[in-house]
Amino acid sequence: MILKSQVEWALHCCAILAGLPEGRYLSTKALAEFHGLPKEYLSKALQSLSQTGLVHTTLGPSGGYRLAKAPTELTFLEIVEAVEGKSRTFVCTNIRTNNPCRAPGYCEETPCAVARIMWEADEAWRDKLRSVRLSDLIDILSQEIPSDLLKRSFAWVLERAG
Amino acid sequence: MILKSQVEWALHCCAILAGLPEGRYLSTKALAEFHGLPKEYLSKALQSLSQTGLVHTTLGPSGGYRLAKAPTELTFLEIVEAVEGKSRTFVCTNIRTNNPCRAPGYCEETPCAVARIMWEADEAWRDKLRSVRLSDLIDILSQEIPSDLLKRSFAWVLERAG
DNA sequence: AAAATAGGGATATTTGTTATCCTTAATATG
DNA sequence: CATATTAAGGATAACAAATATCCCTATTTT
Repeated sequence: MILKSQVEWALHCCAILAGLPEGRYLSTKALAEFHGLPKEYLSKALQSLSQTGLVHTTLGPSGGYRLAKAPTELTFLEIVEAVEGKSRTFVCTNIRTNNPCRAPGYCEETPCAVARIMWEADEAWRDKLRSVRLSDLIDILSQEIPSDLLKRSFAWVLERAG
Repeated sequence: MILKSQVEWALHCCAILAGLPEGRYLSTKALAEFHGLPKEYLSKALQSLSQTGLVHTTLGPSGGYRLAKAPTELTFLEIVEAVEGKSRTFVCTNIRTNNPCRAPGYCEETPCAVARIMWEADEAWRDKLRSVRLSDLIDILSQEIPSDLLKRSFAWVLERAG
């Protein structure tokens, strides 16, 4: 069970978009080049962000993407779910109904206990991702990345931001 | 990102094995029939449980599986990881190293901040699964399943347990 | 008018999951 | 001792999902 690589891409792209000055946009081309990713396929991940309303887009030269809200209001969970979907990792196929001892018409009211427990674990995962904001990531990166690299990266992005 | 169906199978099988009297074994054939699962493929899941030492096996007629330890000492995490593996759901491909602004020889000491956060969420998922014991599931099932169905199921298993 | 962009459909390619089949070694039972 | 039954595991096939790539369209800036 492995998350799509697009999840990693989307998170890194949002981190870059968070540094974009108000009202400016960054293209798929620039984001793909900066991260060394296949442009066409990265585009699909960005489309997912767009479809869920996490980013705004604009067309034409100087077009591209910008965040639809402040990094303090954007959680990891939103970004992850935009790309990966909202479905649970545990799928209950209700194999308890195959029990040969069951009365033919019998039907349970509650979901299977196994499923409920597994879903609680899923919820714990979600809770953690919901508790982390994009701004938290930006804070960490600002501290960890050498300031000269940070400066050069900002400049690189600004040169290409429409 | 969806867990293998074998995870569901392994959890339900362990629940059945937990009800087995001391020293007796239940075969793949019986477990497959009880849950309505493909015997040969279920066998692979049971082999995973065996390889990680969660169950004991014995050969020959009246052979099969039994739990290697008490249900109070067996966690959901152990069962899930036996089948699904212990690897993280988020794989960091270190795309930060593709940043065109980096100095050629530059190398980070710490794992990527994005990965660290995603791994914390994985850990929250694991923590939850580690906190639930197989005996907790048994307790819930004993309450929820109608006592006559429970009784018939026990009898069905005992008839086939070697 | 021209160039660049996002969006999206169609289609491979690769990998992982699901499943089946068959052989081997071990063991209980008659 | 002979037979039937079992787990273990290797080989392989069918199927689904992830990972791309290509191309066309509508929009927008220059």
